[in-house]
Amino acid sequence: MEFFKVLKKHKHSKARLGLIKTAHGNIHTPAFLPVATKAAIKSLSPEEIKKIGFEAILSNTYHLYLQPGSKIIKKLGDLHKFMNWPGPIITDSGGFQVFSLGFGLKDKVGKILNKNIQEEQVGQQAKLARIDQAGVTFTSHLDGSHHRFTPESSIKIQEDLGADIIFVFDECTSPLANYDYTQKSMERTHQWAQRCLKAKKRNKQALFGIVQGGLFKDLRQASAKFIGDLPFDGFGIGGSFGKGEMKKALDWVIPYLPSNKPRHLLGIGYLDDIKEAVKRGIDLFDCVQPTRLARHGTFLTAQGKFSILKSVYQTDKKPISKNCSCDTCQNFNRAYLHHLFKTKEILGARLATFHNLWFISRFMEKIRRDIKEDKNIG
RNA sequence: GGGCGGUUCGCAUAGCGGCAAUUGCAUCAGACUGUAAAUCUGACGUCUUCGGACUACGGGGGUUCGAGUCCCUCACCGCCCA
Repeated sequence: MEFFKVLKKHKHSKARLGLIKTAHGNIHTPAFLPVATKAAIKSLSPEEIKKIGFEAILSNTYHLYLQPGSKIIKKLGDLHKFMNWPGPIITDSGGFQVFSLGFGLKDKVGKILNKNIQEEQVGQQAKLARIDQAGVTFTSHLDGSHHRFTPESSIKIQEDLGADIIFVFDECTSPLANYDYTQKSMERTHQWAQRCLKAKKRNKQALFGIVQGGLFKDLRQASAKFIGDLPFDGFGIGGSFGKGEMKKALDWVIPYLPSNKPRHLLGIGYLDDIKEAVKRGIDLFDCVQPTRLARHGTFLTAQGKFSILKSVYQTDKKPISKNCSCDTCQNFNRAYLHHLFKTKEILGARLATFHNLWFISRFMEKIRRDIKEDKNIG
């Protein structure tokens, strides 16, 4: 069984229509995976996720290792059985937490540098992730206990969880990192990638390597070449790209990645970014954005995003989007959704999450159709 | 009629001689990209050349260098006793 197949190449860009085959089902690419960090797409059931049109989801090694524990999930079968999601699952390795609980927390930055935040990097809080050559020591955000992650242990946990696609343990490099640190971090991630390949025992799972290299062209290219030459089943592109510089980074990296293997742009998210990435040959995406925005009262629409919390919607009888066929837009108006968010009723978060995921699912569908029909993407 | 208690920036609260004055809610604005996020940040008397200026804790009067804070008095609102 061939793991990945390019079904069609787009005439006007490097986009491709693909098919990933896993033991738990197929993924038609380009695809967006909603994020179920702790074995749940926040507020929605697996049935609803399926109904929205998603074939696969992404879950997280670090969080599940801490709670309930990967051993417990293994004892209960695997992650699919545990959360009753029968379709394909990808697990992230904990590599993002190396950043988000480390430099990200200390410097109060996300993986994409917000231009407003650069000046105020004071960060009084203690780091919850300490990196050394051999691995990372985490301080649990839940109870302060210490936990050691290594490439080998991350792979072992991911094997216990039993996802269809797993990632190498890497360091998601901070956007504030300078050249020297980014290079050091990248080289360490490369060593870890080789250790992950060695550590992997199960054959049923596909293992993806991760390209780093930050905002630096030569590093990005070196990383893509190094990781691209290793016998991975697919590739993640991780780390920071800088605001508005993602396209450049993809242009540097993708020529070095084997075209017969899938490429996952880790943690990206925004609609424009997705379009541009697809055009450059990205097959897989995952992002918290649609679900998090939803919980914060922000709805995605073809006309842009807006917050339902604003008082102008208090008596607005229109649906979120008149062109949207999702259950939320078919059954509820803005006034009611405004009320649900004002009163903090959890139904609001549910309905918003359903809508935002529906929206992005239709968005990906359209992209696949555009590739198929050789229309311009976006 | 008598005895207490209260009246603070939309609402609710703190404040017991140095105060443009606490906290919560509400309001407004912003953020969110491999989820420490149903979260977080900021504004919230008026004006400002951003140094400050002015007006403010029910009304009036007083004590004091200085009063939301102490005293007197009036008004209104509670509770209790007749």
